[in-house]
Amino acid sequence: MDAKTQAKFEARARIIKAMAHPTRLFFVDELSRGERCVCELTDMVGLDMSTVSKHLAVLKEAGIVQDEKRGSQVYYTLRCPCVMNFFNCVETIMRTKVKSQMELV
Amino acid sequence: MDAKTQAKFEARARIIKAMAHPTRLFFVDELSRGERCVCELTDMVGLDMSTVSKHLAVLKEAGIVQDEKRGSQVYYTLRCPCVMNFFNCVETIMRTKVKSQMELV
DNA sequence: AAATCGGATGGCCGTTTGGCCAAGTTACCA
DNA sequence: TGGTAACTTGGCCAAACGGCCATCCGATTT
Repeated sequence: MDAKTQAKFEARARIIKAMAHPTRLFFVDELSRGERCVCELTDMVGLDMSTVSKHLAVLKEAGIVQDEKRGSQVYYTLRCPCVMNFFNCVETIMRTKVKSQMELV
Repeated sequence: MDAKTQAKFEARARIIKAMAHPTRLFFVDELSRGERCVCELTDMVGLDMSTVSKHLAVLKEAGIVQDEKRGSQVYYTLRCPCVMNFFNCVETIMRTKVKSQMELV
């Protein structure tokens, strides 16, 4: 594998990696229904706000969300709704796996 | 967030996490063009075979690939071609990001 | 001006990840 | 039957991750 190919897959992996966490996945799902500020998301997941802020920074770094400061709050929005396609695919994989496990019984 | 919702996102994250690595992403891409045995994949990436084997185990655990032993070789195949949809979406995110970065110049 | 609220950042710390090496297993070949 | 090729597994170790706390910053309130 040449350096160029490797760089390509590293770039892809960075984006996928940004979603590879239950909390961040929840945020993406939640943001697909509209903008949310940090304190709203913090209330939903029950983690420390600093932790939530860092998770959002990861999603932002990856280009998945964007933020907008209004007053003293920061609102996050999905930058690319196509992200939701991930879920469809993931669900398919999950169902396929369950199905083949059932066949073994 | 109740326990059930959390479990749902953890299950999704496990699958996405399995793809959140450049080498494993390369394998998925490669397997989308047909079955490959471990030694073929090992040659392509230039890592230790034990490392490759572990990466494949991660993909298998997640239900993304399946293996079949034939003779002394083990062949891996994609279990769910829809995985390739990930790439389309990832590319879109990358392009969107680059585009908005260019607007800043 | 002081206190408070919403967020971001730095530090700490236990856990996970990803690489290699070494060793074990199974199939094929001489 | 002994040897080698193809994998897998366990161990080890440095690096990355994900949580909390403490702290800092900027906007709002009092």
